Amino acid sequence: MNIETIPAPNPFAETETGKTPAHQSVYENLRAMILFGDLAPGQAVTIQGLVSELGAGMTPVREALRRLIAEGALTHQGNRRVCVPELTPEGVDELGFMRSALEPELTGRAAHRMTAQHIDTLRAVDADLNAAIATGNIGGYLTHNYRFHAYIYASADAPIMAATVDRLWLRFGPSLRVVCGRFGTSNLPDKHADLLAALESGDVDAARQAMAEDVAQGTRQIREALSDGNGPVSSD
Amino acid sequence: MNIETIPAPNPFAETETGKTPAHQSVYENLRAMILFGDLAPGQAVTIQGLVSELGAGMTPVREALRRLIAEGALTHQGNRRVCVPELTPEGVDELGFMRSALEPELTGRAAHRMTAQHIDTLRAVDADLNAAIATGNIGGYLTHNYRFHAYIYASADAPIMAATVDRLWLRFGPSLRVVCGRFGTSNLPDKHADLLAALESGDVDAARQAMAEDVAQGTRQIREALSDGNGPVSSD
DNA sequence: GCCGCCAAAATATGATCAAATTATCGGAAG
DNA sequence: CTTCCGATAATTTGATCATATTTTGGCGGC
Repeated sequence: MNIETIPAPNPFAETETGKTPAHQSVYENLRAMILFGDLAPGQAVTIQGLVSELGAGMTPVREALRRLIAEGALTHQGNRRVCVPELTPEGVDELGFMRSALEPELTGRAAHRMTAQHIDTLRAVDADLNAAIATGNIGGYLTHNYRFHAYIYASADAPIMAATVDRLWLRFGPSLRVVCGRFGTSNLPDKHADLLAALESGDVDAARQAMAEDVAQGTRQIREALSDGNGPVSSD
Repeated sequence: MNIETIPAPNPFAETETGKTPAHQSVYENLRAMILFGDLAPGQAVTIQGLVSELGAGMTPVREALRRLIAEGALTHQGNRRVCVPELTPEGVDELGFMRSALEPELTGRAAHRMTAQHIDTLRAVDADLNAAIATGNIGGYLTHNYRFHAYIYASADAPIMAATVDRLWLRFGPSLRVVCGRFGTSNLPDKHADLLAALESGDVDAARQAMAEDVAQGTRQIREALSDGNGPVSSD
């Protein structure tokens, strides 16, 4: 799962020894598992379970958990239980509103700055994405779809907004997996072609518009999947 | 004012669910210090310094730091240094955009739900705020201004959005203190009267508008204070 | 069915190791 | 002789771990 191609500010890649702290790798591991649906909504997460599963010490695991809880990727379920949050219809609403407000803006800013080379990279990511869709590879779809968006937002030169949006994706992730598991990869939202065309022709407003539609489609899909099932998505 | 829980043998409430873990109180402490400007932008924060200063253990301090870093209230400045982030003009721009996008929406949602009693509480907070402004009490201004906004957002029944906005305030906080220290409390933004009136009359759109203006004023004030000084606000 | 014990899990502590910044000292150049 | 620069040592700080302590939830006895 190499998503390190995203040109994001990495404050931990300073030491030339190439060693990342244990808490950092635990965090990245867990984060990817949540973001790409390896952990189902509602699933409980225990410290000691992770200690034995990841072979890490207790303190790093604690810190990674604390961080993910702060980001909303995990929730403190009352007593001392930690679990992946289940997305309610109201939650989808909030996330959808915020995504619609922020992601087109980030896209517009990115459109101003992206060079032809950047767009080529993005097109490659989109090719991976389409391949995953064609083969029904859900994990690949989630990964590459995230990479596609993350790459754009990282190009917007707006780190605070990008980090904020990233956290919203962390909340969508687990449910996206469930939705895909229910409906397959057949009619997934894909305004990416429009978006790429707009970026290439330098049409900032069209890029914004395409992203807005992509976000709206994705939000609608999750909302429908939720109202289709019984209440909040569950791991069944 | 808080009565400490005396570690005495209590046969009835041996499992008092109201006690806060050490990492939690450390977190709240630090958070308040950042939010209300007790820590200046750029100021370094060390784990061991906090351990000795707050009298807490190392692990709770670590977890609180990790949490605050995840929330953007602190930043990992390169190698192993943690400090309060300095707000750049670009940062103000991002924060201003997001606040303008989210806070009016939260206000609108709150306006639908607030009862007369809620509005009374809010009015009391605003009175405290005005008193602080009148006496030039900067700490009081920051505290009550935050309380005013936080109360509204907590009433909006949109926890994810409220948490997101809260993080934006965490980033504004340290610089607000600096701005006030520079300009005093003379002409601070105050669309609160308009806002209260709109809430009372049930005019949702007017409430949104008032909040939008309040946010815009606050953002502009910080932006001007930054461009007035030399570059990012610094403590030294 | 209720109360109290037990085990498991989380919280918290302090020690220990590693890394980095800082301080100091020595040498070379002006 | 003074000053500046670089290298090395020392101190400070962060990361990790093993372990003690507390709490929770379950289980068995009454």
